[in-house]
Amino acid sequence: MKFKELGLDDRLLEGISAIGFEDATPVQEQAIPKIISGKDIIASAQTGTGKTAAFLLPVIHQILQADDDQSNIKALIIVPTRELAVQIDQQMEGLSYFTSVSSIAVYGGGDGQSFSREKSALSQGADVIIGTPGRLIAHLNLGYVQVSNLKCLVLDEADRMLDMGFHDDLMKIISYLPKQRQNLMFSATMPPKIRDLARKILQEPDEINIAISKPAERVAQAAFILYDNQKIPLAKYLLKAKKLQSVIIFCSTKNSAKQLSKELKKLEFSVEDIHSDLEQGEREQVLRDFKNKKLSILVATDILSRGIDVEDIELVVNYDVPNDGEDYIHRIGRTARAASKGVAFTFVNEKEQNKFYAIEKLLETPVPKGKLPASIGEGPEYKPRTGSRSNGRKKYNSRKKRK
DNA sequence: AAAAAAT
Repeated sequence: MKFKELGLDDRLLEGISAIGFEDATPVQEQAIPKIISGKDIIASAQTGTGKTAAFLLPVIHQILQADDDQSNIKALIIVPTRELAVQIDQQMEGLSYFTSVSSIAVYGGGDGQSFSREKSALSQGADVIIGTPGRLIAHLNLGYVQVSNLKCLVLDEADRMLDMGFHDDLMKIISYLPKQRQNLMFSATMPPKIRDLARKILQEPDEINIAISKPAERVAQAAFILYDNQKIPLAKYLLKAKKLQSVIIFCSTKNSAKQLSKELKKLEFSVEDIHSDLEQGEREQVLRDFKNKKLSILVATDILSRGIDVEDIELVVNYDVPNDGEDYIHRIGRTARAASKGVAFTFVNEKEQNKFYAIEKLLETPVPKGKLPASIGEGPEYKPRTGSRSNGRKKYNSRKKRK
C-alpha cells in the first residue's frame, strides 16, 4: 500500500517522499488508520518493520489536524535508551520537515548544559517530546512542562523498558498526564507482564500483530562451536578474511566488548566499542561515525541490540550468545536490511551451548555450524543438553536462590 | 546473568 492511500496530511506526504519512502510496511498499513481513528493500540513489532514511522506519522498527522498553535506538549514518546531517543528525534525531523510540528529529545548523560537547554526548550514548549524515563521525570518534577493539553502517549520497546526496571518510572510519568489521552504501546514480545502493563495503561486497545520475528531469509547464519580462548583468534581471522565496511560485533558484557575492541585495535582495524561506560558524547560520536561509515567495526553491548537502525550492515557477529532468543533475532536483524543481504555469525563456547540450542528451538531450525579454520585448531563437539531442563528460557520450577 | 537509565 502507498502512503498516499493512508489519508495522511499533504505536508507529511511531502516529508515522506523527501525521505524516499513510498510503500507503507505492514505495521504502518495496519497501525496508521487505527491511530488516526483515535484508538489505543498494542502492537508487537520489532525494529526494521517501520515501527517508528508507524506511530510518528499518525501522531504528527493528528497534531496538524487539531490545528492548535499553542506551544504545549501534545505527544510524549518514552523509550528505553538514549540512543533510541536520538534516533527517533532524527526520524521525526525528517518526517515533519514540511510541517510546523516541533520535537525535542530529552535524555541523561549530557554535559550539564544539555539539561538547561532541554529545560528552556521545554519551558517554551514543543509539540512532541521523546525521552528516556529518568530524565523525563526530572523535568516533570520541576514543573515547567505543560502537559495539560497532551493527547497521546507512546511507549516504545515496552518489554525492554520493563526488563530495565522502568515500571515504576513509567507509572510515575503517567501520573502527571491527563487521563483523557490516546495510548500506543509497542513491544517486541508480549509476555504476561507486558499484558499487565497494558491493562493498567491502555483503554480497550486494538491489537496489531506483525508475524513473529523470524530472521530475514536473506541473512546467512552460521555458528562456530569453539572454546572460549578461540573467540578472539576467530574474530580476527574472520575480519581479516574480507574487506568489510560495516560490521557490528555484539558482546554480552562491557568487559568483553572492551577487551575485544582492544585486541582488534592492535591489528589496526577501524574499530570502537560502545556501551554504557562511555560518556554520552563519546557514545553519540561513535554511533555517528559508524552510521556515516567512517568507522567500519563496532563492538557493542546490548545497548544497540534493539531499536537502533543502521543501513547496510554486512556482517553481525554474536561474539557471545545472547541471553534471550529474541535478542538473537534482534541482533541478526541488524543486517540484510532493504535490498542487501547479510551474514550473521555466532560464537558458541562450551558454556553457551545450551543457550544456543534454546535459540535454535525458538527459530525452529538448526543454525548451520561453521568449520573452524585450521589455524584456530579444533573446537569441542556440539553437545547441548536437549532435555527439558535446558530449554533456557523460564525456569519456573527452579528453587528460589538463598543469599 | 548482564545490560541500561537521573544526578
